[in-house]
Amino acid sequence: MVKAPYYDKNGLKKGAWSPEEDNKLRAYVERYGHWNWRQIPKFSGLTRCGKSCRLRWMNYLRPDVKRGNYSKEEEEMIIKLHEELGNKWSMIAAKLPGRTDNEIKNHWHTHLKKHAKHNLTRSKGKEQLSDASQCQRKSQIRDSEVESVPADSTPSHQILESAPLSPETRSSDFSSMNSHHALPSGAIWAVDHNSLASSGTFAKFSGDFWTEPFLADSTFAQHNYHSPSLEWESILPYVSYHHDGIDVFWDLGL
DNA sequence: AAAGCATGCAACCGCAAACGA
DNA sequence: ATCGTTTGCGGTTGCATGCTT
Repeated sequence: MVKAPYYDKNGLKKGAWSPEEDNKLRAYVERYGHWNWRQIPKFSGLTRCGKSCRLRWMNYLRPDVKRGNYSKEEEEMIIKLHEELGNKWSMIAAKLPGRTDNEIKNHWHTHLKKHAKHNLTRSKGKEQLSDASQCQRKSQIRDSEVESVPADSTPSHQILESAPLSPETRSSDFSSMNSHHALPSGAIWAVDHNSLASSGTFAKFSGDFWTEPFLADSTFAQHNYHSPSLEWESILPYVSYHHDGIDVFWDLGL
């Protein structure tokens, strides 16, 4: 199903992601946000390129990603939007909460394109039993099998993955936090402790995680997470100050 | 039962837009 | 205005799985 893992000439890992890599990336982004995808592999202990990390997070690890079968409504929406927008998958995805552009694109090519094509030939006149329609019937049989599953029958693991972060507090919103607070020039990012505290997002972390080494997180230790001995201070060469419930960080360029 | 084929989907690649210095 | 860096997008690929012959 997925590409076998391998290392390219630069020593960067490619191909399928392991659960350990997922954990590392999820742990890092959930705690610190994706302030710079290029740097994230370095700080999170991954031997992946930033682009690969971003893709993995966006399409798979993000807590608000809805996985599983598409509802009739969603499929109709995709077909309708594709008629209007063409292959603007990101725009289509924006209208379908929880669905990623990649997923929609895949779904279009594997299911809906045939349906759309089929509808087109039907509208032209007599239905002909083409290879395409036979193909479609096969997929319809399959689809009807999966559609018998309730639309909201989210796999339990998804619920667990989604639980730690509410949509309002998901890590991608760290960037929006920045824009909500006027930062002094030179400040590269800021975190609102008040929001974090009220969200309960990080309640599971013991103590004050801003003073704890990221990778020594007990949450992941209990999953046999192997912790490289990196300290918070050593992985982020920034100076910070705390003001009005907000931590502001400066890059010291160390 | 086994070989070949078709399908679905995660991940990669290249390009362009956005942004900051 | 220009250049370098980062991010986002869309097309494509590769492979595991299921199906057919």
